Amino acid sequence: MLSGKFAITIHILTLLNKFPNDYLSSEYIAGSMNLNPVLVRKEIANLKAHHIVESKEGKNGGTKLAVDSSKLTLKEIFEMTFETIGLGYAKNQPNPDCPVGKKINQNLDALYAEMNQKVSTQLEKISLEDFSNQF
Amino acid sequence: MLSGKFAITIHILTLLNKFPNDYLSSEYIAGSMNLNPVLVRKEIANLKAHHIVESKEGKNGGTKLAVDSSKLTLKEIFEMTFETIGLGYAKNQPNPDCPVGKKINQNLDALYAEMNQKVSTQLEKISLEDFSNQF
DNA sequence: CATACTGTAATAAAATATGTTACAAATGTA
DNA sequence: TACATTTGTAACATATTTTATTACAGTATG
Repeated sequence: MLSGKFAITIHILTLLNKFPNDYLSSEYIAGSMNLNPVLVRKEIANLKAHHIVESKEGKNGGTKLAVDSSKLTLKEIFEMTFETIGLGYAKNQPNPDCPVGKKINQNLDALYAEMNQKVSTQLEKISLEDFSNQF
Repeated sequence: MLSGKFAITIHILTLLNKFPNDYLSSEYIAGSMNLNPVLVRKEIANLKAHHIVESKEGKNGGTKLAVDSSKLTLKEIFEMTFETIGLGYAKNQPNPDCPVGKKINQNLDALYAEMNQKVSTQLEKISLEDFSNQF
């Protein structure tokens, strides 16, 4: 399922990478993205669970990169944000008495799996540092 | 933007390919997918606009493939359903005073364009006939 | 001990996707 | 001709998902 999670997460990480010595507050990050700070904190919670960032509570607290940005790839970010590439499914359970209906989702799954593989292969070649250097 | 359009469309086309000599009704197709016939007709309208199918109104009417299924690729279906691969954008306009905010969408666009290219290259290798033969 | 943060839950609002109803127009057939 | 069946399409309704807001307990700093 698609959403802005990947985009938000990569934006956060790019900012953190630009200020590697500071703890940035969610308020500050949200300001750069024009987004609600709570949403930023939610994505940061996810990054923390994956040990990509560390954060400090309390006054002057905030978040900071905890890994080497040249070693973190966009593929990992993609996976951490639970994203997958796909072109959807007919939402309803297709008719199991129809030979097409019975196997359609299975065949779409296989197709989407191949697509994910291709995309992953490509995202794996790009590090956070690479991405960040474009700015 | 993602939705089930691609999945619905490919299901319709697979069915039409299985019965190349019949005009299938939207009611029948919808039955195989367990979906509302109006939604099927909407996707068919799109297929008609691209001259992939032809349909006949009135009694005993329905829809029928109008192209050679060995020549129609999944890439074309992908493009006809207006789908693109992407990992989203932070929905709000990012802050233009921030060097990251100012360029983030542009850089994401470039990344997604590459991803689309990879996926298209792969989908181009698969014809409707190939897909249909899996059933 | 006041202040400025994080963390998180609960709720609300907005956007998007899906489903339904309705009906005019077309076409085959009794 | 009259009837039944089907497409085409618009208008509306519902459901689902995303995004935003509010609220507040807990934690560190000075």
